Amino acid sequence: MTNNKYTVTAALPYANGPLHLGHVAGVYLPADIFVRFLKSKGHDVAFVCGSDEHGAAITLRAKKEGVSPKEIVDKYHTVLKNAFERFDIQFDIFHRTSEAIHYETAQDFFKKLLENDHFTVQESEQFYDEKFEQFLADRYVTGECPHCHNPNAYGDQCEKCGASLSPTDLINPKSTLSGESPVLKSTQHWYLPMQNHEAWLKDWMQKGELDGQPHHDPKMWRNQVVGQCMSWIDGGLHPRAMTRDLDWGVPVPLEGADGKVLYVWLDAPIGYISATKQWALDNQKDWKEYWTGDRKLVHFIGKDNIVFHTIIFPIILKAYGGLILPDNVPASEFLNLEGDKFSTSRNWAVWLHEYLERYPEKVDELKYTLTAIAPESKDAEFTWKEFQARVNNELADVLGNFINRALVLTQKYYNGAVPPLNELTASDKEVIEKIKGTPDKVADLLYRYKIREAQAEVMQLARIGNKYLADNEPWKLIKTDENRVATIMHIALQLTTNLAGLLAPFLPKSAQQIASFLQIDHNNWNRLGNMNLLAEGHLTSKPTILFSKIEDDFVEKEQALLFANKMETTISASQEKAPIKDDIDFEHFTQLDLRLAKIIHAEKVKKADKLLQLTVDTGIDTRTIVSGIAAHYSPEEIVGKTVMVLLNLAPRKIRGINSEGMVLMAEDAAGNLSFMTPEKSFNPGDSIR
RNA sequence: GGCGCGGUAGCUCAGUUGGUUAGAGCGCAGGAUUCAUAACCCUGAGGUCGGGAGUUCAAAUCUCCCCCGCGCUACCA
Repeated sequence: MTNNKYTVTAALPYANGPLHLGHVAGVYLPADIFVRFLKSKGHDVAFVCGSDEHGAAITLRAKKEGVSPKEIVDKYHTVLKNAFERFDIQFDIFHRTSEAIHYETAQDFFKKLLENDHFTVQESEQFYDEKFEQFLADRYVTGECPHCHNPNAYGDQCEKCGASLSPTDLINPKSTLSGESPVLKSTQHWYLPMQNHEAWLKDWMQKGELDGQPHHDPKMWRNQVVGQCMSWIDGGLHPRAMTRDLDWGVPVPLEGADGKVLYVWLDAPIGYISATKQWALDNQKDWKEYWTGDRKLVHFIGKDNIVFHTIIFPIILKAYGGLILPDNVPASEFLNLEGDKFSTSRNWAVWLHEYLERYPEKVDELKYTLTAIAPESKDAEFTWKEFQARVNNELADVLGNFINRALVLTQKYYNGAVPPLNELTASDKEVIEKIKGTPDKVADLLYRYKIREAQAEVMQLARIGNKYLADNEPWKLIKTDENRVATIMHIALQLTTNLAGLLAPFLPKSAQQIASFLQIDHNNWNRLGNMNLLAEGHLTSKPTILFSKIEDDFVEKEQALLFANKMETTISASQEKAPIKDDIDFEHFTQLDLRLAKIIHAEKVKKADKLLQLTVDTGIDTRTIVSGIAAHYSPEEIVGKTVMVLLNLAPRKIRGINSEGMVLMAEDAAGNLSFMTPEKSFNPGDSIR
């Protein structure tokens, strides 16, 4: 392998909440393993991360909790930093985007891009709060969702139906600052015309060429990464606003741009660079060394961040000029939990900091399991049962047991001193070949970001060790052939030593423990594969148990905890009902023509997932109603039902079909729908009042 | 509906320049063993490679159609 230099980044976690196991398995742990490996191999590498501390979600939360945004980010920055430390994720620096050095860096990018003519300025109409005299970020506008009629939808997204919105889509919009209706007012923002960059992005992505020069091997990139990017590029890129009207963030460094900040694209990823700058200052290095020249830039991220790191940030880096572009972006898929997606709002999660509070001594157990099931190429699933199985069957039985028996036998036969290597048998040579071959094999997998497979390959060596002892049975030979036993134990100990080095990137604490049993320094990959890591006569110490077994009640306790959290959240969510609407008089009510109608025909609307086209008998006529219930009812099961309809709703074309009226549904907190059906067998056309 | 990614043993997953009886770990069954955390070691059972059609001497692998999961997107009075 060549001695490449690396700058490795892990996605900046948003300082608005803690981390769960999905984030860890997909991003931080693989990044940490990769970097520990690179360092042990002798590569020059910087590993940077930090908190992403800006954005409207934070200011909004601050407002809700009656504290300053700074207090929110201080709190979560500490939670995140502590969790990483206790989980033994070794960033060279865990920085934060609220630092002055980041402001300077991000503003420098803005100015440079402006100078180099990479922006266009566009005027647009945005909501403005007249009382507070400021433009409102999307999140600062709430109103009724035009789709699901959730009365508390945000201006960028309805959290109930998941629709992405624009503030102007909202029915009856309100400013969250004053509570009053905002007005539309013209504002200007700086846009990055991404469409100008399509040509070089395509070459870069597909051929791995930049400015006509080979840049990286596109075959090394994961399918989903290239696939998603090409899908975006082929769909045509558009200008993206790089600034926002908000008072929490990096100010746009221009006169007359008061109240405007750099948007996340020009803020968060530049945090990688400002973090590098701070680290360089702290360690008497030159930050430019890490962002220019012959060096590989690698971004570890989750799949939700792909286009961000493969299109937008590279455009910014290239537009700035002279900076390196990512050599690879090993984006992970998602991790599920016990049969369901991780969900912050439903509190369906295992939070890293909470796990560490409960089991501070089980760090490597979690690392091992998360790596073993890492969602590298498809979504994966974490269950406590699997955790138990991995720890018990693999860490304890295979790895821990092998280390223990090798060292215990050495204690028994040689008081811990490494015996000499005598004449070799075929079996010995075979094992020695495996020991020699494994480090390169593992290294090759790691260079290709196949971290899960690399860890499995390391475990394979422990299995080989177990087999070697079982096949050669030194406990029998000790009575007849002491020379032979010496050789066997010598080899078993060299294997153990190699194992410590191979494990170091994956299970640093355990590797350190094994090294301390062996009384050696284990952290140099380039020495691995050799049979001379331990000198004859070197004294090893008595081992302790490396991994204790996980009992069934541990699993039951954790599962129960999950379900209890979920239950609690569901209850508190169901208590958060929409407020009662303003009074209306009886006159208004009577204007609604509510009746029973019988569904006599139903079919799916083509090219629409959620729509059913219903033919109903209203008692007066037969009419067509299009209803968004396809996700809840199949056409077959609803024919014949008598349901509640609103007949005099103005007709409207939906997907080209004229819909005359509306079927009324009850909806629960989880969004499940139910027809309103009479409890007695009444007839179509019967009135509702 | 469109685009992207995925669908291989009960479970978690390997497996593309198309080529001998499709692999690993766990789980399961049987055996052997006792140095070791009742661990380890050996053997075995178990697969329509999502379904169908096609190209080919040969398809998990290439083409087309369909089904399912995930993400983005459209539709949602």
